[in-house]
Amino acid sequence: MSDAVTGLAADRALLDRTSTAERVADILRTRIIEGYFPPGTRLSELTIVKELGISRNTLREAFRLLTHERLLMHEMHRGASVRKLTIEDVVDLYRVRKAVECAAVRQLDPADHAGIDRIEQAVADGERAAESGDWSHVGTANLRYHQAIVALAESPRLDDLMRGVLAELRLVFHVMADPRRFYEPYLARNREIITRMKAGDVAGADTMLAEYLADAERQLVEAYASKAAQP
Amino acid sequence: MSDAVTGLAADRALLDRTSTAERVADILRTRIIEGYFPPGTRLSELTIVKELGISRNTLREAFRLLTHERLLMHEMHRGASVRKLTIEDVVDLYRVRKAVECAAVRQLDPADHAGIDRIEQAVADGERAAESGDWSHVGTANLRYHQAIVALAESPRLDDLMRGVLAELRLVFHVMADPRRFYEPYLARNREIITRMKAGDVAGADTMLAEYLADAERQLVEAYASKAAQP
DNA sequence: AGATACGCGACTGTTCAACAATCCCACAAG
DNA sequence: CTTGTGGGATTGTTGAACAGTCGCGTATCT
Repeated sequence: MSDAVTGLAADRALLDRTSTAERVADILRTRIIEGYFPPGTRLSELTIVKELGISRNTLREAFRLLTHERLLMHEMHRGASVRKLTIEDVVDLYRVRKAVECAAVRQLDPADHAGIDRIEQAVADGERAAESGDWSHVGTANLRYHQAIVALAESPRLDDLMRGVLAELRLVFHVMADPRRFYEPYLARNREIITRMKAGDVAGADTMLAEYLADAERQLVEAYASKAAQP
Repeated sequence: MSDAVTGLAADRALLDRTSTAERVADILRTRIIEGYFPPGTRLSELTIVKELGISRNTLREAFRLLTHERLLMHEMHRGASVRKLTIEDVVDLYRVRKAVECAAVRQLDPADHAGIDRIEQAVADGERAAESGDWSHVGTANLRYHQAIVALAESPRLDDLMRGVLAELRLVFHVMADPRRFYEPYLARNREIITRMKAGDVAGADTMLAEYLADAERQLVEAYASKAAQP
């Protein structure tokens, strides 16, 4: 009986159970992303080791995972701390987004209904969340929307890259004091972009997405600059 | 006296000594890239630990670094082995290259003489190496050429991504038995692309580069398929 | 004979404790 | 105000230990 017959190969990821370090990284990642550990916080090895009941080596492994995701910063003999993104980082992140997301849209195959459906589902989810006033949910739906756009390229490496980029951006989004004002205008634009894609207007979707990203970048940079002015 | 005055901040990287794990990773990376450890080779912890005189924990950290770079594959209770790239991997790598390199070219600022110079230098270096028949040198010059193209975007994250992509591709290039036949045709094309860029013909450079990448991909996939036919 | 079950050796996953190296901070001296 | 000089805390690295798992050869059964 081969994998092709049983179709079990896909469930393999559930089988190789994750290592302790990965689970620790999951815990820390959530804390960081949700703002429990604000940027700049130094993560003491001894403290966390005692609280989680794991060994230092395991924790250090988790640190390495998160450092590679650029959520932590690691300095020799100074330990790990939550990354503090600069304005240059924000600009760079949007450069990556423009390159990757637009490339994915530009090579869209109009026959890829599965891919387009995933995007539309994320858009609809965001709209529902907005109606019920759950702006945090709108935020995660928006991330899923952009992840789905990149998924159009069907490239595992670009998917990975995008996952990391969006995780980093979540560090940034905390500076937006009013999530509603930030996210609301993008709901209609998301809807319009997906409409163009379904109509086969790839070039139109491309330009709209590029403008969308430029606007979001400008807004974030402004919020960042005003925050830096009065720390 | 501030950093802005002394300009020493750039040399900081020389100061923070790299950790032992990173140096070990450097050693192994070179061996892997140069083909000393062919794809599929299992790297025994005990053997390497004894030969390099380091501890298992440190080596395992180095393994982790290389696994993140996708040069090693790690399986539970089976250890680390040199990645064996599949045809799907090659296709994916070229998808990434197309997205990133073309994006960098498309947003080229014709006034960025420093960036264009770096590219032209790599092209000239490759041409010189070709004249003296050093085809291995032609290969590394070619990699520097593409790295320089991505550098046009001035994005640290895209630079990083590209570095990893090119390292992976070196695993693949070993299947090309005749490096001359592989690299020679690209010399003229590299020269032509940089000429267009200098002339401000961004769109032309973009299309040429896209065709270049498509051709290289096709050639590699063919070589890969014929190798798989007679292992 | 062929398939299955068992057991052994080798290797990896994880943790712990110890020591060396480095950083941070307070304090003293010029 | 700047420049040494401690000591305490934290990190980097190592070696050893033990449990879990895999690969493979041997034995057993039908």
